[in-house]
Amino acid sequence: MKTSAFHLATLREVPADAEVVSHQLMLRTGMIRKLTSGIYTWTPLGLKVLRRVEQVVREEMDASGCLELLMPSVQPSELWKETDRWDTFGPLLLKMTDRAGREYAFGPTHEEVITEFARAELRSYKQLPICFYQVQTKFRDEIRPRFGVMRAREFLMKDGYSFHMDEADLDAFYQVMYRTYSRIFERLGLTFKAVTADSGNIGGATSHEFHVLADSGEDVIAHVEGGAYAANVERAEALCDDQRAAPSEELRIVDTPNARTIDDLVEQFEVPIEKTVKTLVVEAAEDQDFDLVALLVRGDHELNAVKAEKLPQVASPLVMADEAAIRSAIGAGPGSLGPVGLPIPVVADRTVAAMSDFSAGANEDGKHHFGINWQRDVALPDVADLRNVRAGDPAPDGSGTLSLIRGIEVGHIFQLGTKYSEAMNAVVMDENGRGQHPWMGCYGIGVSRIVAAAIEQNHDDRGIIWPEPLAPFTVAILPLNHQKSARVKEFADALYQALTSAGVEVLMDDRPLRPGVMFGDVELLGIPHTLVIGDKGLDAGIVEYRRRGGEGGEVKLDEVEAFALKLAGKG
RNA sequence: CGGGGUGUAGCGCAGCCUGGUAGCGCAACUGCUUUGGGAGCAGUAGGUCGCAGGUUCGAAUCCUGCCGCCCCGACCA
Repeated sequence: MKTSAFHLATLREVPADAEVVSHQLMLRTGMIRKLTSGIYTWTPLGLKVLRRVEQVVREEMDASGCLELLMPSVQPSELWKETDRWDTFGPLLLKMTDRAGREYAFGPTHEEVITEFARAELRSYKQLPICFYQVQTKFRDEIRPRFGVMRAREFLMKDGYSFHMDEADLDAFYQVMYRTYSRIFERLGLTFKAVTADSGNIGGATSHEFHVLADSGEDVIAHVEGGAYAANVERAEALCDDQRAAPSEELRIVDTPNARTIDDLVEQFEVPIEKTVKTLVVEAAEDQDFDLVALLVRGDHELNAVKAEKLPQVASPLVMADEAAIRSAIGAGPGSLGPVGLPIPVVADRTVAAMSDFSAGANEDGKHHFGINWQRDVALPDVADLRNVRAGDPAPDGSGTLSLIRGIEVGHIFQLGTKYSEAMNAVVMDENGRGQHPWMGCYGIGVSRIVAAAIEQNHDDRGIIWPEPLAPFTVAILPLNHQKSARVKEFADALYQALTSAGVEVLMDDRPLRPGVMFGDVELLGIPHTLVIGDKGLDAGIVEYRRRGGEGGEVKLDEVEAFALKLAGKG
């Protein structure tokens, strides 16, 4: 491709509404243009990268025996009502109405459609196992789209769905998909990590997320370096020592008029923070016969909302109680709460349950208890894992200590079980002629998000540094001053012809621009290999080679073609 | 949805407070010069000042309403 025939639309200035570097670079390179909030056009340049991701995904899915199909993005409400998700999926579901008043959703995911397809197509155990996938535009009406294509409302996703006669077969195939996903991210040249995950509202039990590691990632992953354990902090656990020391202090009540927070308490009364307990009051689930629940975590620990929401007593989504509600139920403000004499149900974090001689609010404004001990002073309440793990905590499998890293979720695989096949009554005949609900797995990859994630992981202050498998062009040819120098033009044209006809993706900058502009654009675009052709080099019998993000060199004129073919893997 | 901000040329911004009919940089177009790190000179083109009302002799500027977009919180590939 010659730049004169391409739509190259690079920007020197950073658009004001781009926060993260991938969004900035995608706009500056001209890969995407925003149409409206969370909705983007992929330009010819951006589409080249997107297609590269798709290509790798397709090849690996196909290699694992999956079959590509294409389902509609517009889906009738009836299907969603069968699984109840028409009402429960929430505001992310974009609903619309046709001229006859029929309701539809623009598909945010395709469990309903694939299950409808399966119940019509799959009759016999002989057809199973089978896995269908598609690469398709999804729409989720995100409450707050941001970071460009990273959290867009409209996005491109690969979603796959497998069907099995029993759980063991699903589990075996799930392992195949796990390996397939690992291969995909390896081939894309990305540094990634697979972690055990929360399955969210898709449903199902076992689930793993695949994260591209980047400091700007929205997710936090707890893992053991070099070890086996890795989990999203949403569900990561730490090993908990449940041995409780015997009481050694008397329970006493102390005036603490100026201590409204744990930090105040620690500072003013010289108690170790590990000997304090925070009492957080949240709203109870609707089906409970009480309104509020108190959750206890150690003073230096943080409540994990995902874990808390899973408690049957607690409302989901988690809502912190407001001060007025707390006062009317307990008679004290949020800064003075504690387990002793608390008139509402209590759930303690495992760590808290193992504490002794600790301090907490006395449920009376301006007073705290010190020297609290379970059983002696107050009955041990329900116990659960409620806190976020921290760096340095022991891993639950005993394989070492946890460290925290940030990642961008680009893939998620689930074992759905029979949730959808039962809800929609998909049935296949087993060997005995009996109808069975097939076991399902579901496997997603955020294709468009991967493009942004790859940039987050691979850039410098000059622009993108594409992993070679993702690069829109493999080789750039910069014929300096070609508009004046016939021999530069001639040499460059010949090289361009040779590489192009060998199937190399070449971008030749044939614009009559100054060298600085050409260099700047090639670096911004992140093209892995650049060949600089100029009069100076031709005089010296060489072409300059530059490797984006690496070491360059000089190549003799008569070796340039072979050199470039080798770089592009066509040698 | 709650809180905050913002809307002026393709992009980045000034002008608004204190009303007088719109400007700067980059990008674009033409010509000449320049040519190994984002050139110089000369010229050209481009704006319903988000939309609708209102106040006023006169509104980008003041008032009211609406809309878009961005940021902070809950969701997710």
